[in-house]
Amino acid sequence: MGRVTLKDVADHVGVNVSTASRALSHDRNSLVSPDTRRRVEDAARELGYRGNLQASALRRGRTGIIGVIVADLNNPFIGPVLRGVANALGGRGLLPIMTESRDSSDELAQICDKMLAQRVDGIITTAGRYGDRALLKRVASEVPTVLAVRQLPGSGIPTIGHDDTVGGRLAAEHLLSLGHTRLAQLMGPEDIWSFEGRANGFRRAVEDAGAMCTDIQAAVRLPTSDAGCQLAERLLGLPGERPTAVFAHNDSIAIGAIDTLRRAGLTCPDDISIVGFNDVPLTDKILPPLTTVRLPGYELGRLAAELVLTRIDGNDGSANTVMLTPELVVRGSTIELGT
Amino acid sequence: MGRVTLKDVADHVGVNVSTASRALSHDRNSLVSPDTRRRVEDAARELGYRGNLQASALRRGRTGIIGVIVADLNNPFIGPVLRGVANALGGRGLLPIMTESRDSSDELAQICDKMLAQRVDGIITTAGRYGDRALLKRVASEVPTVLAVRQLPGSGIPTIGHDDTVGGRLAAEHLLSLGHTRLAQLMGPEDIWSFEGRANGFRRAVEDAGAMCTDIQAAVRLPTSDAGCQLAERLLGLPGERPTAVFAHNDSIAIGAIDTLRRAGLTCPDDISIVGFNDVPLTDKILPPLTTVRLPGYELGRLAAELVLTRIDGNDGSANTVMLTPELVVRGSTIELGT
DNA sequence: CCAGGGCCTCGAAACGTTTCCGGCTGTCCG
DNA sequence: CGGACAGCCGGAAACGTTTCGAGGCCCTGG
Repeated sequence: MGRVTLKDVADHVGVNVSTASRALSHDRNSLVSPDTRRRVEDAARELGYRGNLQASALRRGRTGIIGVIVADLNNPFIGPVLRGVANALGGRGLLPIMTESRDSSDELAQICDKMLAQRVDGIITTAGRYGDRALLKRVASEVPTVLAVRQLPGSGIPTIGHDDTVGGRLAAEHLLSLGHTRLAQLMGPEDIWSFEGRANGFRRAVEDAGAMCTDIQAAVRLPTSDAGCQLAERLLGLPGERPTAVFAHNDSIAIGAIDTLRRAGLTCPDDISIVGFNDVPLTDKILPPLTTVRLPGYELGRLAAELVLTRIDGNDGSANTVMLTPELVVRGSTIELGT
Repeated sequence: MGRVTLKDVADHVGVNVSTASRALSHDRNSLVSPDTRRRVEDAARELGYRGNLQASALRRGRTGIIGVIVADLNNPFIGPVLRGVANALGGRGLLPIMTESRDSSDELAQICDKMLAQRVDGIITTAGRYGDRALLKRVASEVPTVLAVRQLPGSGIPTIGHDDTVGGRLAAEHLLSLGHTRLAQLMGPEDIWSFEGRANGFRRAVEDAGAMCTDIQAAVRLPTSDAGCQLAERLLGLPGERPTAVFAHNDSIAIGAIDTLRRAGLTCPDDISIVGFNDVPLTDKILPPLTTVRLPGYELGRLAAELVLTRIDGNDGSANTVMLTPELVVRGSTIELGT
């Protein structure tokens, strides 16, 4: 087993354990003579010494572990975000502890407890509903915390976000420019800033242009393709003339909606134009290729990791909140009205 | 900060720290009188005591952390697997540390080092290429390790896998039963058991039936949709009559291939039938809905977590290797020849 | 020749738990 | 009435590091 301890290598060299500790430390090894340092390093390699980070953490008060909480691991958008986090942390020698809250407040609370007990150095969470604000504020008061992807306005917690209002507006302007005047949006779950922002940006832009905006909701917890199916059903059941263009609050919803609409005999984009959100992998490869609002997932994750690191280092002065701007990607799922 | 320590609550109750420890421990609290136990619990709650798992780990030699290594976080198949792992661990109070090796042996080695230094209680890895066998065997000798998804034949490491040979055969039999006689397979990266198994199962079944099987390879590291595009290009460049049916080694490859074939004027399934592998989310919603070989990702993850837990508990006697059987899901991307 | 510094090293005290060991109280039985 | 025994608790030693204070040595300058 990895039983070889620092004392073993110190004894092997004939030196005190404190000296061995300094010799192997990357920042304090100038306090030791080059000769002993080399001898200690050799002995460590020879004996197969592996520092015990638990003991080190106990003494130094730093574990080198960052807690990462995501709402739903099935959401394809989360992959790039996690990669960004993991790679940024790995570059600094830290490791992420990762769990999924399934967007449940109870689970979130339990996870936070466990992570605090593990004495993580910081927490990155993408799982913040409005109802979790108090919990997350409490957590943030105990350990450096940053919100990623989802914002929690008024919480005062540092955030790496993106401008959902602009995103919604981009979608609206695109559809309006194609001549659509009866529009609808397939809404994501409530109590989450991302979807509220998208909804507001979209509705406002549509109404400012004098067009019609119908909000379609369904009682779903997670914004998955199944939710998209349900929302599309409701769209089909709408009284009056059917909207000719739809803004889905994310790509999964869009894909689910396109599918049920197709089953009902409506083809996208000929009968109905659809814009998604996120630009997750594979959306460009499907039929029709999805017009969507792109979010830099990897970058979001990377920046969140870097922000939590600077908070840990105590640089409170640096920017607390970064807002990335979304970008419209036009593909085949939207088409000019009447063509 | 979470500065309140066990000594604080012990002092608050007027009891020794060892007694407080016993009172709060879930298995040893029978050694303390019900009265003091309740008083300690109250004090702990009142003071907001949070056990320091670092210190506990140091003393007990168990950290409660399991290392999880995945090859590629972008692979949509990995989401369900991670969910299975996380949920199974969470039920037992453990937490997963998660990182991505990007299928690089160097990164894998570094990650293993870091995890061993963190003294994880066990490791679950889906990132085993043939070239990593020696490394993983060394790791497995230091800490309970299980392979998930990807097997490493001859390594002797406990494994939760699935029968890729059968999976390949299922794909072949399906296509053969539709009357196809010129078949091809779009191969995943080399040096990985999953893809080799699929390839062998497919080729063997095809050739046993007297049909033609063309293996198409490309120099790609990861089995992504981009790889699917490249492989489809090669398929198009093939001399002689074009295959009428294709087995893609996973769904991403299939989707990439369908897309490039479409750009080249070939539609699936009319001109060419395609079978995928994994049945990742959304494959049933796209056009055409993908015929694929389903793998129980969540179950794989869950079983892997449970296996590593029994190994940690020292039950060497239990089954070392579990092999789940894949299942063919027929959808719209395959069609009878000549219709 | 001596005082004063650098340099290097050592010893010991932490960090917050868990666990072993032993001692105290009270009860029950011979 | 005395001893055994169970139940409960306190003291202290670990777990493996890091860090603080102090001391030994050698070299230099006055």
